[in-house]
Amino acid sequence: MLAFITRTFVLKRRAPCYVCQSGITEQSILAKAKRILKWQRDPEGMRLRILEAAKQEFASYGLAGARVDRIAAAAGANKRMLYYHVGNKEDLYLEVLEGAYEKIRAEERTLDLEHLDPPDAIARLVDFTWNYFLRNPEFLALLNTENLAKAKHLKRSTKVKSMHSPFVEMIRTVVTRGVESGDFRAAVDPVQLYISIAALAFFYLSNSATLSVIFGRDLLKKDARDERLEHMIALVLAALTGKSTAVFVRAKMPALMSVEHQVV
Amino acid sequence: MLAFITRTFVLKRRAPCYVCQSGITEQSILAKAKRILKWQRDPEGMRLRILEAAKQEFASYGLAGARVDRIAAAAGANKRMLYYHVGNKEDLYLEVLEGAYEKIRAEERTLDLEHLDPPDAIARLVDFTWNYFLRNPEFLALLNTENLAKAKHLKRSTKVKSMHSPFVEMIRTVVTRGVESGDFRAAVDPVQLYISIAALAFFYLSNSATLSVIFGRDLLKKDARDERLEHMIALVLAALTGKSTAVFVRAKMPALMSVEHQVV
DNA sequence: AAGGAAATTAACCCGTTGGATAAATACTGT
DNA sequence: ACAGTATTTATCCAACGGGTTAATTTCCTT
Repeated sequence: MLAFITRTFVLKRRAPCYVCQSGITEQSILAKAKRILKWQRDPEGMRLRILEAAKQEFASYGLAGARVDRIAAAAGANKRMLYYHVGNKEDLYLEVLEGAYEKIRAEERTLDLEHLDPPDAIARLVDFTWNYFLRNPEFLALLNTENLAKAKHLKRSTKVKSMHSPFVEMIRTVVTRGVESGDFRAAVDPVQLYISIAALAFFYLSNSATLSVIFGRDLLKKDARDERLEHMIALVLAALTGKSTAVFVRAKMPALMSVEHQVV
Repeated sequence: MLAFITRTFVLKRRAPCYVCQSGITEQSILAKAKRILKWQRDPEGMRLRILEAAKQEFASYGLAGARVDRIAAAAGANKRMLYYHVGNKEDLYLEVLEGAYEKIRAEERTLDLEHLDPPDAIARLVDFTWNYFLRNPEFLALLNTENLAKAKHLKRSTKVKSMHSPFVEMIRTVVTRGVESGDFRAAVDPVQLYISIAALAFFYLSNSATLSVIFGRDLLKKDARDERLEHMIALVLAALTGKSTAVFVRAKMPALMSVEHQVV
């Protein structure tokens, strides 16, 4: 059945056929097929499929490398639909980027670190950040793409600028609580601290391809990932509390409790 | 004089003129002009100019966004020369990438951390890494580009794979010395440690554009850069030695001695 | 049931871009 | 001085890729 649809599809197009090249998913074929037999409208769904497809495409190839035709094909849509529903390539890209920021900040808000012991709160933040990056590799790629463009699009965005300060404040309160309770040796700039936490996870994952080649070991296999998480938590907590933990004391330790599956 | 040469040049070309668009430097114009009056061969020089121009181009726009014409123009060369001297776009890119790795590993070799106190050695390594990234922003961009391609090109490269293990060993000896001398509390995996050090610097600089927008402060101004270097050194040393330093004790401290101008 | 608006499709347009060709010019050894 | 080779130039082109135009189909309202 699927084969039949695909064939009908492909044959229907002129050469050279963009669809054949890539970007087509079983999902999108079925979605499109359903709408072809007796096609029905679905503006919201279409819009969502386009944005999702665009996210994958931009994350895989960057802004310049992304192909509008592939996005359309992967969304089970016609190229014209992109322009109808969203706008040109850059508008589409910006919308994807804004969505990505919204998503991570939204999940962070559910962490509520306020009710945890300061060291636990920090450990949880590191753990969350790590697993979020691991679960959403496109996010990393999108940020890199935007930085290559020197944040040109982000600067234009009105949505994005306001949504980050609450998060910084959340960290700031954790730090001051930690200092007051004596858990932390001294106050750190929360922005500086968050950048460091993000850095430790981001760089490792975003650059895992080249690092794996250079150092001759697979940095993404299960063991390596677990080890990295331990290392990061130990590094940050040791610096904050002055007490030695985990990796800095012994070579291995059992896996930490992870929020990987707790946060949706 | 320069104006005259430029004009002559531009007029000589057909429309649309690639040269006008961008990528042309005073240097390249003069280099080319000299060779035009009575042009002379300079294969090595040409090759170098092409590679340098390509590095800037790939760093600015990524692999897909880079334009062969702009590279040629910036090198004061004809587009045909790229193919004659190097090969196609991807070959050119790989050569640039290999050159970038060679350069940083070569500078790292001059650090000779062996003769320093372990904590000083680590501080110096952080300081060097930070300033190298600061001085060579193209390096960061190239790595990001290569990671977007999942290290496809690097894997093909024979040169690059061998050149990194000496560096890891250098770090390993520093760590073991530190543990033996009692300066460090426990042994750390040198690869893990290096990735963390690189991460702290790399992420901050590579993502400075988006981070500056998000947090509403210019992360690249002098004060911010100094503060970041202090923070990184303090973070790493505190974790290794267990003693509090710098940022974790007081809000500000005078700038550390920097190797910025020592290493060529 | 019918008219109009919203959504979707097919087909085309045209500047760009990586790459190719062949001719011209400078250098090298003999 | 001359033949042969290395380097450089001018010109061209086929494929690509973002974007557009116009026609077609479904849905909503009355």
